[in-house]
Order: sequence, then C-alpha cells, then structure tokens
Amino acid sequence: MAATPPRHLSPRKKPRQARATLTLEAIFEATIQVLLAEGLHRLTTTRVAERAGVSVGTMYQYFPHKQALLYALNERYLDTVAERVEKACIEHHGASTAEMVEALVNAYWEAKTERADITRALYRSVVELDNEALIEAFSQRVDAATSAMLVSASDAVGGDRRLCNTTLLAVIFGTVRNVFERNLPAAVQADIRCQLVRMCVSYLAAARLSDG
Amino acid sequence: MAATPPRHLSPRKKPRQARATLTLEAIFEATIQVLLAEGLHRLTTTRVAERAGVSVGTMYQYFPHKQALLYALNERYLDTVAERVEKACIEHHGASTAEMVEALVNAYWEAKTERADITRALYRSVVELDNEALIEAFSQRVDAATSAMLVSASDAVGGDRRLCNTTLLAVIFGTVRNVFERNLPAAVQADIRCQLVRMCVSYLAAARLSDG
DNA sequence: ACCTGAACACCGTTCAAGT
DNA sequence: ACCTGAACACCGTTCAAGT
Repeated sequence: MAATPPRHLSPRKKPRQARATLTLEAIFEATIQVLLAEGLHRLTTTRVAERAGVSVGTMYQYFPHKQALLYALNERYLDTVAERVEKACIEHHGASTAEMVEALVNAYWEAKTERADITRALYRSVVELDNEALIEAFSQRVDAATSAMLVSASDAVGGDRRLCNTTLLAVIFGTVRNVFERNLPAAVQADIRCQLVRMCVSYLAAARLSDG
Repeated sequence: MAATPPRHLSPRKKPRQARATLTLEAIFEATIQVLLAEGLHRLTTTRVAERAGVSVGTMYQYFPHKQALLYALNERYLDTVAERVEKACIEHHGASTAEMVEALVNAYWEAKTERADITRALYRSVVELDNEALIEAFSQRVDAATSAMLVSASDAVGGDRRLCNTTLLAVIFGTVRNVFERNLPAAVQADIRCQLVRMCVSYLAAARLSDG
C-alpha cells in the first residue's frame, strides 16, 4: 500500500460514479500519450484534456494542479514496479544471497525496461515539489521487501544488515537511473546490468568475510 | 574542454566587451539565486532578468530560450566537477586500485556535496531537451581520466577494462544522485559513501581473481 | 455528481527603438 | 555592440453555468 501523498499533491476527490472512473483513466492515459508524443515541455493541461476528450475544468476537479497529475502518474507507476520487486523477493526467500541479488536486480531492471519510453519520460517528469515523499515511500517499501528476503538467506549477510540493504538499493536504483538517463545502447546496458550483479554479489561476500 | 553543445542549445553570441561579460555573469548568478530561493517552477525569465539587473531582452541576446540558460548553467557546473575528478585521478596514478577507487568516490562525492543545495537544484533543472549530450560529454571526460588512472594501477584490473570502468562510473554517478535526491540524513550519507567504496573495491578484487 | 469553456493572470519570446 | 520594454501568443487555474 502506498503512503498517502502530501495534501497539496493529493487528488481533489475520488470518482464515485462509473463514468468518473473512466474519465480519470482517460486523463492518465492521455497524459502518458502526450508525454511520449510531445515531451514534458509540451505537456499542457489543455492538450491532456483534449486528448482525454474532456474539458480542462474536469481535470481540475480531480487534480488541484498539473504537478499533482504528474505526481499521481508516478505514484501508479512506482506501485507496479514495487509490486514486481516484492513478488521477486518473496519468491527467493531462503535462497543464497547471490541468487537473491540477481533476482532483485533483474526484477527491478526488467520492470523499468519493459516500457523504457515511459520510464524515461517519468524520470524527467518528477521535477518539482515533494517527489521526495514519493521516492521515500517507494524506497521504504522495497527496503522492507529486500530486508525480509535477505535475513532468510541460506548464507547470512555479515556486518550492519540495515546499512548493507540500504546501500544495495541506493546503488541499484541509482545505477539503473544513470543507464536509462544516458540511454546507452542495449548491448552496453546488458553488460552493465550483468556487472552490477557481480558487483553486488562481491560486496555481500566481502561483508560476510569481514564479519567473522 | 567541454564538447560544444547542440546548436539549438548553444548561446547566441559570446560577449565581446567587458560589460557584456559582466552581464552574462550576473545572469548566471541570478539564475542560481532564483533557483535556490524560489524553486524551478518559479524560475521565470523576468525574475532572472530582474535579479540580474537587466531586461529580459538582454537575456535573449545570449540564450535562445530559457532551457539554453539552464543548459549552460549545468555545463559550467559539470565542468568544475570534472576538473576536480581529473585532478584526483592524476594525483593517484600508480597507486593501488583500492586507493584509486576511494579517491575517485571521494573526489566526486565532495565536489557534489560542497554546494549540496546547488547540486540538488541542478539535478532537477535538467528536465527537457538534450541533457543527454551534456551528460554524455561529462561521462566520457571522466571515463578518460579514470581509465588512464586505472591502467597505471600497481595491481592490475582484470577482465574487460573498458566495461569495468564504465560500470564503476555508472554505479558511482547513479548512487550519488540517488542519495542526493532522497536527501538522506548526513550520517546515512556518510555511511553509504563508505559502503560504496567497499563495494567498488570488492568488485575490482573479484574481477582480478576471475581473470586468472 | 459530474462536466463545460470563457475569462484572468502570468510567462516565454520577439523586435523596433535606443545608447 | 549592447541594452530596453511594450506587445503577442500561449499556458495554468478558476468559477458561474449547465446536465
């Protein structure tokens, strides 16, 4: 469950009738389409409304301002990413740390890659306001999932477990973003992904050794 | 030396008289001030011009549009970061890979931390347009510096050197950004920084072993 | 309960006129 | 060579009026 967003970013009201739900869905879909087709600086409330087949006024019934729309869009997106990571984590309870790390990197990377265009567009869309709250909620949710997985490892993690886990996530999230932002060729992306797994694995192995 | 930016992002003209140089400097300074004091969405051409003590028209003599201004600002900033990293690299030629990695992480991290407020503001300011070109130029410049350093290591790097170097940089750049974006408490930042060094060191050690 | 769209304040950008 | 600022097109947001 995602944390409730800060008040000034939360939707104005929830749809109570079926047509309203459809409207909201159309607005989200339109936002993605405009974002992909025209880019962030051409993402206009009017354009979104037009593409969604509603009037601007309607949009403002659901979102107090444009940023809240982008915020909600990112929230939904991160929700699906978090879900997939959580699933992968649960599936690997009791495995070796090496298997876990590989599963984690793969789940996160693939969730991002599946719709690479959307991923890139959204990375850029969170520009202003408390995207910090959004990212923090996501980070903590994933942190919980990976922590639970790692304590169940057949080969225990040494050292400070919390710190180790936080570091792993910061490195993985950061590296993936860097690779996406630079839009590196697919072959290089695959190489780096593979190296990232090796890096995390050797980090965990080293932590184990230095612990004894 | 930084690569020339794409034409649509490059300044319109260079200052030829002393007062023009001052004007340009005032515009840059004003941009940073407005960015820090008011945030990106209140960064207005009029506001910048006003703070710089010039008219809007003047700004448009030097920059074809607002994004070009932000682009130039980021370019200058990355320039100083790259310089500091290059310096650190040169100073550690011939050292051990462990020392090199530590020096690299420290140099980059400290360059970013010194003016953490500016760093965060600029991370958010590069929203649209070809920031890709900017980041690529920076990445390649640093890549050259670290490559040269690593081949001089007293303990050689094993495996694919190019890939290893690229991975190292993607991980370091990405992790630092993640930590800044989340604005984690200083203590946690320091911890992660330390772990990041350990992680890179164990990665290089593992690469060396698997090579034999 | 939900939707509309004209109206308003503001922002990016231009250009004729100035020194 | 450099600077000015009124003018224009467009965008975010509101609100009285509609179903």
